[in-house]
Amino acid sequence: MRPGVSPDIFPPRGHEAKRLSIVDAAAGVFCREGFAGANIDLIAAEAGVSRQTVYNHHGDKEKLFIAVVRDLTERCNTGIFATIATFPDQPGDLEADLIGFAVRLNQNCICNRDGKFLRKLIQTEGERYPELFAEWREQGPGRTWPAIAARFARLAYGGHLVIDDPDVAARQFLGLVNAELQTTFMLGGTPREDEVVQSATNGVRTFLRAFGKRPSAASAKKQTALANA
Amino acid sequence: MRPGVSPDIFPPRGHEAKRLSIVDAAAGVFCREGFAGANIDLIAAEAGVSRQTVYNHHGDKEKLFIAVVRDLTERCNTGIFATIATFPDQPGDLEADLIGFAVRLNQNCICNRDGKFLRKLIQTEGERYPELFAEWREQGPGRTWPAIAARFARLAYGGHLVIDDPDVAARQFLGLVNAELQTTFMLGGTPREDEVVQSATNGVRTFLRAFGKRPSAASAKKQTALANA
DNA sequence: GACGATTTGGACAAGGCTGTCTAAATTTGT
DNA sequence: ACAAATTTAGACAGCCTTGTCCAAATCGTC
Repeated sequence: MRPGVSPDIFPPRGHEAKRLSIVDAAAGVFCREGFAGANIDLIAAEAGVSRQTVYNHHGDKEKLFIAVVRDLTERCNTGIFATIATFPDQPGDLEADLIGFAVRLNQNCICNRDGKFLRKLIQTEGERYPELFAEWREQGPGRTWPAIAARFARLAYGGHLVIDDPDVAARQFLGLVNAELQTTFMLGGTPREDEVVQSATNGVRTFLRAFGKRPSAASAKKQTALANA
Repeated sequence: MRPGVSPDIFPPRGHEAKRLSIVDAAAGVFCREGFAGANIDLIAAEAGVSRQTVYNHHGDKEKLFIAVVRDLTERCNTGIFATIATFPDQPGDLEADLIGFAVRLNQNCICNRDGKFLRKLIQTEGERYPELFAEWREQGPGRTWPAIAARFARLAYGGHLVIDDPDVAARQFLGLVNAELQTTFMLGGTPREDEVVQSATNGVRTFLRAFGKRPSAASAKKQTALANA
């Protein structure tokens, strides 16, 4: 009550901890059961909290759902940007470096709990909350894709790759390294690590066959011709 | 009752027509609302049928859902195989032919009503009906992917492509030509035709850069064509 | 036109869920 | 240890949904 004492974050710590555990439990239940099928009692039970506490924190089911998506988007985004920071700028072995990057991206951002949940919620309820998922689109793909594209552009500028349109190359890179995981993703499964590595390896090899500097030292003029194109 | 009179298909025609319209309406509602949120009254209304008729035909909600998935799987599969039959075996302009194939595959099998619905139901309810979607997996990707791979193997055997593993190449082909449509698919949208063509064009160009015959000083006309690409 | 099968609309019970309210128990900061 | 805030358990009303039942209307065929 006294002025000047913890002006904003008044409810100390157990409060926020409970909020977190509620959002976490809700994410799991919304994913498993869908918005309509999600049961507040079940969410409360999985969060280790009474139902009333859920309502105290989040008001109603819809507000809780929105909080879940916001939280997941934010956490996934920070993960993705942290991983993009590990993109190989000064490649030693470009193939190995790109495979490593692709594997990190998958394991840290796409196949982990938050990534799986966010993807499923977008697919399942995306049409029901257009403005919420438009926000995700701006904050997610709208910012991460150009960031990855910029990294590829830099590799091309450094002479390590031959790229016409970096945006297209970035999207195709993601399509290639995930090409073998599509069915698993569709059914909501989590690919094993060796499957991720396999898909990334095949994808990067093809990517480099298309965009890598031609190793055919036979004719140097062909290289320059392709580089100009 | 007399022997030899319409032994199997006894219920004449309006019956089957109603069954169809119920399954169609149910597909739409299940997709929009999810299994839990789907309302039998709404399905009946959209089918132009009374609720009791829905129960007469399909017993209960779960059986109706299973019938929907079976129907969609079957229809999508026939569409996919029909499209695979148009794969270019004797390519004139390989790039144009592959782009055309990719666009047909998208428009006839992936972006059409059945394809969109089936994809969404798999993503949304796949985990709830493991054996049902295992069946889909065998009948769908399990049969169509090898069929496409065989077509690529044939092109490689004919000297039109340089492919190490046709299965990998087929999956990467699909990943590439759909690379630019991922976000739209995620949110349940339908890409415009020009977006499909654009993604297919970019994807096929990259695919051919990776798997196309190297313009190894063989024919000058091919070289210039690729240089322009 | 007549007959049997199908469809219809409406009523109905049983059950589940959301969101609110209360009073008691518990935690938190000082 | 105290006081305020938070959490809890339980009850509750209101609403919606599924699946069943039944009598009347309709359809399709002979």
